[in-house]
Amino acid sequence: MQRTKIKDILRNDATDYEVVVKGWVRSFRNNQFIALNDGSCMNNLQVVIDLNTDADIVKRITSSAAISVHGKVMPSQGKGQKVEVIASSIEILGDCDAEKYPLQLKNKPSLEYLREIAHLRFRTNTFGAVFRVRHSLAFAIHQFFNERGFVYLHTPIVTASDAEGAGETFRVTSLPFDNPPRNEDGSVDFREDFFGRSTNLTVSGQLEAELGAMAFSEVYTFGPTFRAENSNTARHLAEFWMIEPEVAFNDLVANMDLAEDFIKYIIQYALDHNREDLEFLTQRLVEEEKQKPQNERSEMGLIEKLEFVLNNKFERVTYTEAIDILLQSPAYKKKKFQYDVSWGIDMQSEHERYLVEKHFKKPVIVTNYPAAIKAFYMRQDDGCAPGKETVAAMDILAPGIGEIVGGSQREERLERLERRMNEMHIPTEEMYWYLDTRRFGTVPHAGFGLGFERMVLFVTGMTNIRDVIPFPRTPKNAEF
RNA sequence: UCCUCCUUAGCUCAGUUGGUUAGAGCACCUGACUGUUAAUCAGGGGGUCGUUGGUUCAAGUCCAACAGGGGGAGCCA
Repeated sequence: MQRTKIKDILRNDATDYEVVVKGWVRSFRNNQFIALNDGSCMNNLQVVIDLNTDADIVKRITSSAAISVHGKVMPSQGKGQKVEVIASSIEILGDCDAEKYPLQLKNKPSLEYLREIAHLRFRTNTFGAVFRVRHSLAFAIHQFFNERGFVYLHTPIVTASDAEGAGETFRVTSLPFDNPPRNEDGSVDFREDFFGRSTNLTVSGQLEAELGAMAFSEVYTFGPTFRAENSNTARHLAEFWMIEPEVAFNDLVANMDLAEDFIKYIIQYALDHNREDLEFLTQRLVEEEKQKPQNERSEMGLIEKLEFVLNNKFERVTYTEAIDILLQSPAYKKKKFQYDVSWGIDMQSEHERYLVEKHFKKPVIVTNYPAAIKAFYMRQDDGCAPGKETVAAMDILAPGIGEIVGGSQREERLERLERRMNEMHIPTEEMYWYLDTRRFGTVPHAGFGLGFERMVLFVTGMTNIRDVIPFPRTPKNAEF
C-alpha cells in the first residue's frame, strides 16, 4: 500500500479509510499515543496503538525512531486533534537509542545548541517551519520571474574576474599549496594552474547577468555566492544565495518597482502556502521576545508585519533627503548617534535603522547615493553640482535586517564607464567582455541583488542568519 | 577584525565575602498506568566545573593566555 503524507490526512476531515503512514516519532504518551511527523507539515499525526502491541515493539517506539504504521483514519476521541490513525500494525524502520540521541525536544534546546547539531535540527518544529518557508520562497522566486518572461541564467561559480573588488574572494586552485610552480620573481605561476590563470569563487553574478540581459532583455540569477570576509555577525555568511535580476530598458524607477513587486510577491506566496509554519514562527517570536525588555520588543507580530509590508508602499527617498531627515531628527540633535551625519557619508547601521524603524516604520528605498561610495558600474546622474555627484543606486532597507536589496541603473555609456573604471583602478583590458556590451548595441538597463537568507530572516522572524540556511559556512566553521 | 558578555550533568541553568562530599528542573534508565496532548506517578544512575598556566593553606569561585559561543560594531547581501 502506498504511503500517505501526514499533511494530506490532516488537511481534510475525511475518516474511515485505510492508510500507511511513515515518519519519525515526536513523542510517545501513555504507552499508547504516538505523535508522528513526516516533515510534510507543521502538525503531528496522532497514532493510537493497540494496548496488546508486542512489548518489544512498544519499547522501540522512542523519540525520533522511524516507524511505518498501517491503520485506519478515524475521528479522534481526544481533544487535541480532529482525526487520528488507529494502528492495525506497526513496524520499526529505524531505531533511535534515546540514551545516545542528542536532541531531546522536551528540553527546549537553544538555537545555539541546535546549530551544533545542524544535521538533526530539521526535526524540530522551528527548523521544520523555517526550511519549509525557505523552500516556498525559493520556489516563489522562480515562479515570479517565470510569469514575467525572465530567463533563468546560470552564471559561473568559478570566475577569473575579481573586478568587483569589494569582497575578499576564495581562491580556486589545483596547484599543490606547499610547493606551487613559481615565476622567476618568486610569485606563483598560475599559468600552471587548472584554468591556466588565477581563479576564485564568485562574489556576484551581476556582471555576467548584464551580458544575458543584453540579449534576452530580462534575466535573473539565483545561485550561491562566496565572500571570504572575516565578518562575524548574525547577518553574514561566507556562502550564501543571491538573486540578481537584470533588465534591459529599465531605468531606476522601473528597477524599484520590480524589486518592490518581487518582495511583495514572495511574501504573499509564503502567507498563502505556509500559514501554519508562519503562525508557529509568529508564536516562537513572541516567546523569544518575552526575554527582552518591553521597549525592545517588536511592535507587530510576524504575520502582522508581513501583511503590513504587503499593504503599504515602500517609502522612496533620495540619499540627500535621507541625510536631511537624519540631520533634522531628534536623535541627531540629542547626539544619540555614535557616528556623525553629513552629506557624503556611507550611512551607518544606526542611521539606516533610525530611518526604517523610527522615522518611516516601514521598508525604505534610498536612491541616488554619492558616486564616491558606490560601485563603478552604477549610472552617473546628470546635472549634479560639482562635489555632489550621485549615481542611480537604490538600496532597500528592511526593519530589523538592514540592507536587503542593493541595486542600480547601470552605466550604459562607454566613455563614462571607462572613465569611472580608470578612476577606481579597475582594469579595463581584462573587462573587455563587459565593456563590449557598451560597444555593441548598448541600452539603458538596471538590476539588483537580493540576499536570499536575509529575505528568509525577514519572513521567518528568525534573528540569526545561521538559522535560516541548512549548513552555515562562517569564519572558523564548515561543519557538516 | 574591534568592543562586550558567557562557558558547571545529555539539555536549560543555580552555586553567597575563595572553605567539608558541587545542586535543581527536564532528559535518560527501571517500574506503574486502557484516552494521552511537553502525559502523569514512584525509584535510580549521571560531573576532569571549556583548556592551559598562575595566586593561595585551600579555586567552580580570583588573575592571565588560548579555544568555542552570544550580543553589538565595521565590511556587506
